[in-house]
Amino acid sequence: MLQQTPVDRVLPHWSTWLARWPAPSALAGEAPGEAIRAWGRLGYPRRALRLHEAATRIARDHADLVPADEGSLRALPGVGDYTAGAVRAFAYGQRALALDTNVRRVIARHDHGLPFPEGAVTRAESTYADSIQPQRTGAAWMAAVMELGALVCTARQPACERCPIAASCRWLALGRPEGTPPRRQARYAGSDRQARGALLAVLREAGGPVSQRQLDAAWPDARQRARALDGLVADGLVAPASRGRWALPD
DNA sequence: CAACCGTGGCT
DNA sequence: TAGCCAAGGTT
Repeated sequence: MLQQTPVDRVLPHWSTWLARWPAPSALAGEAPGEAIRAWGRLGYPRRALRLHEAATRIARDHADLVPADEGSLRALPGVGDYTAGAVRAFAYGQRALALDTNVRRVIARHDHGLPFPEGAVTRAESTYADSIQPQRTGAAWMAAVMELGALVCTARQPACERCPIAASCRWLALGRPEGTPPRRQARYAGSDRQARGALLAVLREAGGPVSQRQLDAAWPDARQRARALDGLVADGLVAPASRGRWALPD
């Protein structure tokens, strides 16, 4: 849930979700469509599908316990470098690297004097971050750096005046240089992503299968609508139902 | 590696 | 207001 989504927006969904599905097997016992529906408007609904699939595999292959080792975690759908590290560190207290956007920003500024991290995470960046993480820290260092990035060394208005490591920060010493931002996000208004969201919202809020006409009403442009629906079906987020209708997957 | 994949709050 | 940005992953 936390992937590319602010913590404050996740928390209520997280509470509701765990109350309903306290164990992986509980989630695995329901249709993936139920996970997509419960996901609501959190965004990136493929995460709901992957979480359902991950829960299914954890229930089946890991005795209903989220694995604690890197390889097993990375083998789960939707679990990449960051999530595997976050689970190892924050759920199991291991010394693991969870190189999220907050941690990357803190290191870019404090260690390299850069206003923000460059595009994608490189091997060199991971290697460096691992090299500065204390050996006998458990998860404490990781938690501290991430919180520092999330609460103090923020992207827009960093609070350097109350930063505990301001004295050694290269970026601050350089006068907080601006620099050109890396990649810009694609425009959302009128995008295929917005079209997909509109279609999926109809399916989510409907009790069962919906007609083509109901989908047609959700997005004006027919070409784009068809492309969005194709994509949703290809992703497994939507499935054809009987009598030419559409539904969330069973 | 770049592009794609949602949504909403904040400036 | 239009753009920025958020505990990323997959292709």
